[in-house]
Amino acid sequence: MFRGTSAITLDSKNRITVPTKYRDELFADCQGKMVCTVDIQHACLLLYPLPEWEEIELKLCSLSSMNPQERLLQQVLLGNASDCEIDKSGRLLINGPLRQHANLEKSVMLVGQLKKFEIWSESAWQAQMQKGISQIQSGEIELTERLLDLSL
Amino acid sequence: MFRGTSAITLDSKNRITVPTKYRDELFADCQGKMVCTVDIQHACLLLYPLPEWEEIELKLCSLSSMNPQERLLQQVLLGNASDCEIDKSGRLLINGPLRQHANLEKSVMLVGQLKKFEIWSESAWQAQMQKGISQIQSGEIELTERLLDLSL
DNA sequence: TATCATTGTGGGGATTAGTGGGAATTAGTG
DNA sequence: CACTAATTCCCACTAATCCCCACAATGATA
Repeated sequence: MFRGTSAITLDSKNRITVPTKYRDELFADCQGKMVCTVDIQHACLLLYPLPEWEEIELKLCSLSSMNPQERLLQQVLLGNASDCEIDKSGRLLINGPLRQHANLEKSVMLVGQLKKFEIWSESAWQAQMQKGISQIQSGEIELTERLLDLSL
Repeated sequence: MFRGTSAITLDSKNRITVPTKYRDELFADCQGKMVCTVDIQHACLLLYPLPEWEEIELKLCSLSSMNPQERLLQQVLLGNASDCEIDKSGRLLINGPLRQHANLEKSVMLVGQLKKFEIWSESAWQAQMQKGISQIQSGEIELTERLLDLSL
């Protein structure tokens, strides 16, 4: 399970360094084989260990290609999915279309979200956190049963 | 179970010393492995022994990432969650984003709250206590059934 | 009041992690 | 098959982290 945010840089060769604290787990999960695709709600990317991604692929596969909305989802997610393997110095390459989708510049945030990571530009991530905290504090969040069950 | 407030300092290397009275229990619970994240209602931090945190993570995991509000909560809580291990001299490191969220300066309060700790800047903690006591005394607190059941 | 033990604080120095970029290798293109 | 571009490997530099020891403050003991 991945958690926490790491500030990292996208270097001139469009690589990011995976923080060492995750490397052992990633190697055990998937020998460093990962899949990166776009997020459909935000300008960020999603990075999955290959086995996790394959489960998602199965679900996508079962959607109907006759239903325009479901087909669109397949196109966006699968079409952007890119195999990324962690290289021998613990870095992985982010290709052009993905970088563009998330507006990645030099400063990037790698955010652990349990079974996957999110990759944000630093500024977009800051904005997202601001928004999150203020929405929660102002009570704009509708408390579903699931949320009420959370005791922190 | 943790209780009581300790005044401690955040040193120049952004470490806080865990008071010795908690160390044995913490070592028994989690070998000093802890997780620190932001509180979503106040400018303070929450510090959990790893096993406690993992229970919360399980609940967060079951939220839907397609529901924007639930996802936002995941992002805020998980994204800020940082593994902190108590080092050999009984200290733990508080990273930048967390320090910022709680406005931590040199004087810090570590507040035992049963299964977790809260970490406050000294001034914010004083203010919170003031506010708490006066609200309760002036009867601004709505007495829910659960509260009425409390006999002190 | 002197002595000792314990706890919290500060900081030097070794170690490790992250970054940048040269050079070798591979893949794509005509 | 050669040329160019992209990717990967590798090494060097810098910055952050961790380990360790020393000192100061406190409180207990004689």
